[in-house]
Amino acid sequence: MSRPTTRTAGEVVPDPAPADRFRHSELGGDIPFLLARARASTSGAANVALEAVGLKVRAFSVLWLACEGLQPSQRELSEFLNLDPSQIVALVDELEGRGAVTRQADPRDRRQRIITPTAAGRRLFRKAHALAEAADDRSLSMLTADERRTLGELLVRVALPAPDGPPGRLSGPGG
Amino acid sequence: MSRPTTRTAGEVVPDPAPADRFRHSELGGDIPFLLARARASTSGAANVALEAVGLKVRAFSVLWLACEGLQPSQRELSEFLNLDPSQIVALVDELEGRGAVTRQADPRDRRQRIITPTAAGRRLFRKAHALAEAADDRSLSMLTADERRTLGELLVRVALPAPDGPPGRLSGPGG
DNA sequence: TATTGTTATACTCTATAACTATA
DNA sequence: TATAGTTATAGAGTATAACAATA
Repeated sequence: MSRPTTRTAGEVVPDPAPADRFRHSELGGDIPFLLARARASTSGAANVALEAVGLKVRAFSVLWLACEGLQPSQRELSEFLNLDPSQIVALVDELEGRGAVTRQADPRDRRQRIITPTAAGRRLFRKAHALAEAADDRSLSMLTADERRTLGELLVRVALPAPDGPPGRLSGPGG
Repeated sequence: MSRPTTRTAGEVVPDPAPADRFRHSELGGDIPFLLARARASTSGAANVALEAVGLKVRAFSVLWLACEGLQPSQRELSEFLNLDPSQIVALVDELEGRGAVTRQADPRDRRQRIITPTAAGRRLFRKAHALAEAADDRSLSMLTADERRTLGELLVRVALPAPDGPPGRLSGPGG
């Protein structure tokens, strides 16, 4: 076979060059479809890169937010990372088990657990971040720096709509 | 709670307005992260819209490609939709069971099964396509038509790289 | 010998519900 | 009464391996 599909731990890294007749199909211009493929290839590549430090993108994202000094609670992580609260529990358990983060009761509301990185967690994050960044550069190598910035700006508007913008009809009574 | 999270059949439609301190985090500018969130919200909204015709985005995509007259084989569907061949079997079984498509052995290579829509399948697709398009319009309502076009063009480059572009280092020896 | 589709199976990811402790 | 986190469990999604038919 001329174009092998590389299989990884948990995810398929898609064949990079589908047949032309499909590339130019109408579906091939559909934004949700393109988002799904782009997500699969970028997250897949990042997962492969992060294997070197025993992380996957989900745990890495939790560690990332903890390392930004935002003192996130698990509930906040759940909302921002779009993961169920019970998944956050498992992810934090994993990171805590590795000595990368600790849970600390928020003094102002002791129900909330603030996730704080340890020194080892910060070192792990720096290493993981470098690996992920290199993987991103490869995944997005077909874009110029300007195009990549534009893509980021447009995606932010779609993925993280402003709190007070137009009513943002993503969820609601029709939901 | 002031901002309820709407839960749907199979997927969470994310809270549209995360706290500002997270929106402006470094993670909040990471393209794979944004792709993951954008995919979740657009596919989630499309899934909700397609419930009205008893489809989900994956089966809908198979039907879409079949209805474009491309005579896709299951192998081709698998590659383009980035789904395992065994998943395509299940999806085609479902559509065939509903009378929306048929499998026909390719006369030139009888191992391959070409997926062809029935008349009912075409009617189903038209209805589903209208529903999905309306959902997309809502999901992307924060972009102008120009911005949406730009987003599509950039995503195509990332998600469907040209067969003969730069070596496209998505898979390879470093995999 | 290799490939397409198929089946069976296992694994990962995600969602649901019930519980606790705090508020 | 309501919310954060936890646990157990179930369900959807995805991957792996073995097989039949065809090349």
